[in-house]
Amino acid sequence: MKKVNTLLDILKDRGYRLTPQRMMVLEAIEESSNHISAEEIYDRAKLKYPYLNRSTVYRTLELLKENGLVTETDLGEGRFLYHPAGKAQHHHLVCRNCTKVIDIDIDVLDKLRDDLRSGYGFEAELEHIAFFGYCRDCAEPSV
Amino acid sequence: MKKVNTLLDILKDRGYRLTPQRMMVLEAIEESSNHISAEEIYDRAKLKYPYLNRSTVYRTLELLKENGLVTETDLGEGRFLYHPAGKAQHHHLVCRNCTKVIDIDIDVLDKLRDDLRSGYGFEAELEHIAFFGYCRDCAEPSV
DNA sequence: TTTCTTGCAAAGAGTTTGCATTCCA
DNA sequence: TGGAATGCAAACTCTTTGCAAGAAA
Repeated sequence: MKKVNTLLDILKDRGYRLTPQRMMVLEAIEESSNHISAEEIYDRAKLKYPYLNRSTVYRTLELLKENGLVTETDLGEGRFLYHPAGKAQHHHLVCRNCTKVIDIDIDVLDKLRDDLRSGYGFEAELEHIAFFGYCRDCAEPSV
Repeated sequence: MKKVNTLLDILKDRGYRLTPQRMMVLEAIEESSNHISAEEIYDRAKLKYPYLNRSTVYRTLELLKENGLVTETDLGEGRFLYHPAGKAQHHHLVCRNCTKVIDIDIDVLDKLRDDLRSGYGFEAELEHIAFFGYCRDCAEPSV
């Protein structure tokens, strides 16, 4: 029993058909260590199941989103990234100069989360956040 | 003397030519009450100066960004929004359900900025951040 | 004049859609 | 079998780019 089955079962329970395409898309998302783009999902899934079309990937992602099985994130890359809903998260600091990516703990944003909740009644999705700026080595913004 | 002149003067001082197109784009951004998309800038500017092409708008926006005169923001709409740099800073809370945008004070992120600086030596650009989540009225993610 | 800017049109990237065909339940 | 899902191709949105023509300084 692969853990992928749980998500598939949810879909099945809700009356959706379990096609090979959907399985492959789900597996690709599950197996990705972090977030993954639609194109990457397409590439990965196609390796295992070549009879797969991009539009099917997008339609499947739409379905998974609607059912709360994957989260869609916009990190300002000009495309969306996807990951299984509920997977453990961390955040990123992206250096505008050397493009280095620093992973930071999720609890750095706890205070912020609390402030937004108490101050604005806003339940923030602080998952997969990327902050841009300049790392220690590039402290002087070289414009 | 319209206040737009100050930005124009900055461009002029830096050796850029003051074309009607650039003036109209700047005016459109200045006159917009909040954030404005490239398409809206194009529409507005074109009303006053019909000899204007989309690519000129994009090229002008690129120029203004490089010179720190406008800020580009990604509110997850699938396009960028622009507003004059230096205008009262704030951040955004974007509701995933009703798409409402709540403006929040910049000092909400002061703590975070300090933590990133002391903990990671990272100088974060917390200029125009958008956080996604669910507002008070949509607190229950309606799947 | 001379170099910067623009317009045009085409090309991109990412995503969506209409419709006929396929295939899961 | 019948309706849901897919493949295909085309369209769509937003943005970028090459190149020749135009216009600031």
